Amino acid sequence: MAKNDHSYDTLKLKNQVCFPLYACSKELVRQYTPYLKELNLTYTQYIVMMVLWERETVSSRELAECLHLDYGTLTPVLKRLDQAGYLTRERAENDERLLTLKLTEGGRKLKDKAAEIPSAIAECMGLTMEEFGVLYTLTYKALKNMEERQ
Amino acid sequence: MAKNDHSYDTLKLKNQVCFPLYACSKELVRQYTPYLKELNLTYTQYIVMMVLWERETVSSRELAECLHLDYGTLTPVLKRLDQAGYLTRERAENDERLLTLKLTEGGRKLKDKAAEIPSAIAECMGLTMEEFGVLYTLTYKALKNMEERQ
DNA sequence: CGCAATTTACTTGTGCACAATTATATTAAA
DNA sequence: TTTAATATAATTGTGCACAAGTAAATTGCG
Repeated sequence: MAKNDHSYDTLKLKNQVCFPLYACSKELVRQYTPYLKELNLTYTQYIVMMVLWERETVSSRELAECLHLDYGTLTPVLKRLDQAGYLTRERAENDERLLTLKLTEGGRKLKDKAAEIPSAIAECMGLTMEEFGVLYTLTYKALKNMEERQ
Repeated sequence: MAKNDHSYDTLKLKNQVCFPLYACSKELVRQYTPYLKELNLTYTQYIVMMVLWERETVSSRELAECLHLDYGTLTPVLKRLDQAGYLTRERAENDERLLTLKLTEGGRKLKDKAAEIPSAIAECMGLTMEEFGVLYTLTYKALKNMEERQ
């Protein structure tokens, strides 16, 4: 055997933190699905709407940055949300490159319907308040560390 | 306003644990990409190979279960790994429905090349050993709780 | 036994997700 | 001011990811 046993142990699925993180993230999106279906949204569309519910207006570039999504993903998502009547896409007057997104009345109405979702999802996960806090802190810490490597 | 301020606060991106989990998972897969490119694997293909490196043989059904993937995802992934020569797909003799996957010599060779990946990724995340442990425990706990709701 | 229910896997369709490329507008530098 | 560099966004191509529907083998019940 070329390597010692220890170096292979790290390749076992049960010794990897990456896998439960990946699986948990997918499972979470799956739990959202039935709730979001009532709003005719996917999870990705939902997080875009969350930004707009909070800010009313946002540039495409800022959105891409805060959601960690590139334009290859964002462009078609924004097109669908525009077609659904939840937001508008306009070019900035002073700079034709910039795309400005604005919440519409239709999009604003969704916010009421969505208000009960976070607590429902939290219940699905079944963690204590303290555990949620720890999970939040650690995922953001790892995210920040990985960002800095780009 | 139909709802009180508090119920809307939960809809803010920065108050959601789901979002950093989702973003962290994607960022992790992105960090894997350059390492896995040298092995000609995607992340999903990599976790399939991890199971085979550990077990040599596994049924398609068991694989789907332990990776939390359905056949719609798994079938094409397994086809590509078969074409790449990393595994074989055979029907079980006693039950023609069952698909048995077996690691090939070519697939086994990849294991050596992959041995250094876990520590490289761990370094990217920049967490302490203790933090890794906590993250592992919490994500598996949430995963288990969500599974039980199906 | 004969047939309904179940299990396993595949197929189809939709929507991310991202790398790589392209297009256009703006800014900066020579 | 012309041109090179940069910034913003769209496009293209590949590969997940999953719901819904289909197909075939097996099991179990009458």
